[in-house]
Amino acid sequence: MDTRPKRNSLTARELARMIGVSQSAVSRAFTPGASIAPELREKILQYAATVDYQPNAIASMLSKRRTNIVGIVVSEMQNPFYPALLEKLSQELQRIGFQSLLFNITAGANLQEQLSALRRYNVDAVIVISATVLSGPTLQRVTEGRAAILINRVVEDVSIACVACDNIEGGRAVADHFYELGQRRVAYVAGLAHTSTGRERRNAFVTRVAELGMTLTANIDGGEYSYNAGRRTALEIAAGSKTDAIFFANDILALGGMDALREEAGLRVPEDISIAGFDDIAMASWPHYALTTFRQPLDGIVSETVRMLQEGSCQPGQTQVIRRLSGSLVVRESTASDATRT
Amino acid sequence: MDTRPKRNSLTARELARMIGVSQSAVSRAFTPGASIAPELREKILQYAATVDYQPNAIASMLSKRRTNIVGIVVSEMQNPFYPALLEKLSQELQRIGFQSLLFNITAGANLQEQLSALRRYNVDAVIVISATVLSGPTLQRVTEGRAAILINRVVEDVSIACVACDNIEGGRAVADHFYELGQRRVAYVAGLAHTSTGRERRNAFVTRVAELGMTLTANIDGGEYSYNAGRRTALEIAAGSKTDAIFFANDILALGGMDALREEAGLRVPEDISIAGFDDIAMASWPHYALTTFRQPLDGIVSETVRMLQEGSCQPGQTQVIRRLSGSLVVRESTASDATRT
DNA sequence: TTGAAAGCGTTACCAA
DNA sequence: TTGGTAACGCTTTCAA
Repeated sequence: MDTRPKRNSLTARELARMIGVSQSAVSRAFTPGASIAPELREKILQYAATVDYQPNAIASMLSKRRTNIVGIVVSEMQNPFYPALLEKLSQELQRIGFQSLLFNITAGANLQEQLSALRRYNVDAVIVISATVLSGPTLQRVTEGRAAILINRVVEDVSIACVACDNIEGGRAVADHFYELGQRRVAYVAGLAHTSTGRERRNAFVTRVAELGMTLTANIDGGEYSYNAGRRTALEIAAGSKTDAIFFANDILALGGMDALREEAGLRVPEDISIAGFDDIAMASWPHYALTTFRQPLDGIVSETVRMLQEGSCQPGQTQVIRRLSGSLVVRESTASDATRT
Repeated sequence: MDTRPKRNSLTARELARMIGVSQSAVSRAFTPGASIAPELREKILQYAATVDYQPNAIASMLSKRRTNIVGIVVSEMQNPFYPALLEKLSQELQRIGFQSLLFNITAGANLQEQLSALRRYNVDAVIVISATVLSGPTLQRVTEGRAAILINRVVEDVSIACVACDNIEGGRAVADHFYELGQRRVAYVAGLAHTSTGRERRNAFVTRVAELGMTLTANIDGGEYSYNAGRRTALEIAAGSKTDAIFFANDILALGGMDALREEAGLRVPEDISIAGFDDIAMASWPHYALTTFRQPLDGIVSETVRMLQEGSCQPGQTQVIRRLSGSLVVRESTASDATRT
């Protein structure tokens, strides 16, 4: 028995028969730039509109061997930075005629199976916005022979196009900012220290701190990019040697750290201690936090990604492109100069 | 000239030739339950694994007239509740072999075009988790003749399956909670008062407040579900007649309200005023907020949605199914009894 | 259980 | 510019 669902929509052939033209003509009418007389196209499109015909995208995909779908590999949806990125990205992709097929991966378990789906669906490109889950070799397998872009993370050993914020610039900017405020005893809190993003931010900060002759009172790893990791590490630092300012590897950490310092350690921010983060998520601008942070150029990241996709510089076989985008330090009230301290 | 990208993967026909079986056999080997000798299947699958063959999902879609793709219509990604929902949903869909194709709609502009893409892609079902953007008629057009589920919102005039939290229960629970704490002068803050969700929460709360003989000191509409709307409305209430407790229509509003009351109105929460929200997003449990809130049964919503999808109770032509899921009041420290007030 | 062959609804070639 | 036709890579019938 044929278990296939009955078709409920018109085909090009049926439409053609109704109008009295060839099926090819219908196809051409819907293909921008196809060689067809304007009047014929108009006639077909008009008729199509009245009977509500739309070309079947699946058939088109099979024939054209293009899907106009990009697979988006995500995993850290708890950090508001990623939903914000995903939203912008999918919107821009839609604008140029692509839809986003979500691959929500979780560590362990059936990761392999989830990724093999990525192959079967024949997406035109893969965009990985999951910073942590995919190991190098896995990333390699996922993206080889396929257009692929890695966002917010840079790998050298896998040949994949990367678009990321200039973390070095960010780390330095925060160190400079602390210095200008007169803070001399500063600390760094990583999220996942082994990620490329984490390493870069830390190295840049630590290096600049040394260059400026400041003292690094702590340099610890929260173990994850979470609010609670921020709390825990902040309290650890507060219990240690006197620290004037803390740079957290991302905003979520910083928010947790701020709350803990204020409410559990009894410190005032910024009077007793300055706090800076990284990303500039929406919550950083909430008055309660007013977090000084290094803003990731979200729009730039998205538009650069889309541009690469269109230009094909992320196609397999191309030499690896690594795009570093400049961010900007957003100074709010969580940092202040020594002078304001009472 | 053929502008089609060259194929880079093996086809079933090629694989069949290599093994010396028919192409149908290959197809059957990959079809669970197909009538094929176990040994033959094993042989084929094994060989396929060595040469890294995977069936082309696009061709399969065309032939089977099923895509195993669900279209997910989203729009409010700023509210953390939605990314959390989207994440769980896409994960569960993946578990049963479906991928999620994102349709990120924004009000106005080319809404029509974005939605027509939804038709062309022939998704097996549409899940709408955008509470606000789609008007009734638009929703109608998007979902007619197609399996569809509306999450977190209930409409009566459009025949579409709905899965939502029991907002009535939630509104009443908060009123009861305030009452038990001894609060008698209470206020309500809506996000978008005209949404089904907003109406239900408000009506239930207001009705219960009247039943219990409490005083409704304010009943205002923030105009949107945002942190700033929460701040603004909270200050408005603080400036009005004495209020013991405020119920905000969702958590984001409540967080903004709490911060404004504490930091701008100089009130203590909960000592001077109790605050409750709705959803139970991750931030509600942050110690700084410790927000009492009515928790949406996220897991239940997702599993019920997936169940409907599998059972087909969301197919067109079915009588409309409306599933109301029970939530639970999570009491934290943003609400307290009068007795604790100093 | 197996293989051959006819679709699925397009696109792109080839003549006209 | 047009129409006819062969792909595209599968699934499912139909005979064997």
